[in-house]
Amino acid sequence: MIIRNKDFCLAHTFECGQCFRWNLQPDGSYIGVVQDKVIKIWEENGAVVTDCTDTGLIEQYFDLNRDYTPLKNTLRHDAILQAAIEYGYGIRLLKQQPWEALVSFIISANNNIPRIKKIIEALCRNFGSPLQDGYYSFPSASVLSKLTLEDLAVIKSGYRAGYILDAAKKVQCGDLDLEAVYAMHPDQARAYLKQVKGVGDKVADCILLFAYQKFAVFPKDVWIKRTLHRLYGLEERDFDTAVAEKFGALGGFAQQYLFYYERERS
DNA sequence: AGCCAGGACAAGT
DNA sequence: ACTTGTCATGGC
Repeated sequence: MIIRNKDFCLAHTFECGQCFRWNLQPDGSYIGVVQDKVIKIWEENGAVVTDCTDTGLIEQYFDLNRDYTPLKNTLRHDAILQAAIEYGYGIRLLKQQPWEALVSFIISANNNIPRIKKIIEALCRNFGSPLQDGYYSFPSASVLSKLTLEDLAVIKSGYRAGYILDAAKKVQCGDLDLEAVYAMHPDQARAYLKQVKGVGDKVADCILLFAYQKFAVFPKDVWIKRTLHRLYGLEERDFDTAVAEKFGALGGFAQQYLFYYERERS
């Protein structure tokens, strides 16, 4: 499958912190797991090419039916974002699986990206289903809900293990309906997700943006807080209103460009 | 060696 | 409602 899209850069999309299961290979390609498929993807002659034959899956996952050019042009009216967009051109917001995003961003709390990736990898290797070439699916809530803290010790997630089990049990028993979140408004959805232990505002917002495509949501982590203060001169109590005024419905895209810009620049 | 990590939580003002 | 200490582990 060949994807011709001028607003699609694999490195920027995979390295901007929204996902944790894509890895750069020695030949320059990326390999990752989406649902039950191991996918290889690379750039060739100015296009993106993948060995995945499920066109619908690729289009949905990489948000290929959205034109990023107009939204970038809108955000460019902000001079700071102009630079951030120029730097992070080709970022696309992936449409990830809610359950995987929930667990992944629980693990992300007070953690660093290399270790987040290792913990998730261990989680999949130990409790997921084997796919091809030694890759594993992301373990289901059903499987994880039957584990104990001792079982989960192998992934070395520290105090987050209890949070993972809480999420799995709530999904398994039906207290947490991840499908229902699609139809919720962001504020309602955020409160709903926060019933899971280990899910606060920031983790919830990442899930809403990276799985549910709630693009107005603007997750505020330590990096973004530094950016908003350093580049925009904002104080924390003014973040929400300022972000809504400046970026509006495109807050999530703005956040991702700014996050990548701030992180790679340091 | 020591600080920090895409924070959340509980306990304390 | 705002501040502070703590949490498990390891990357840098």
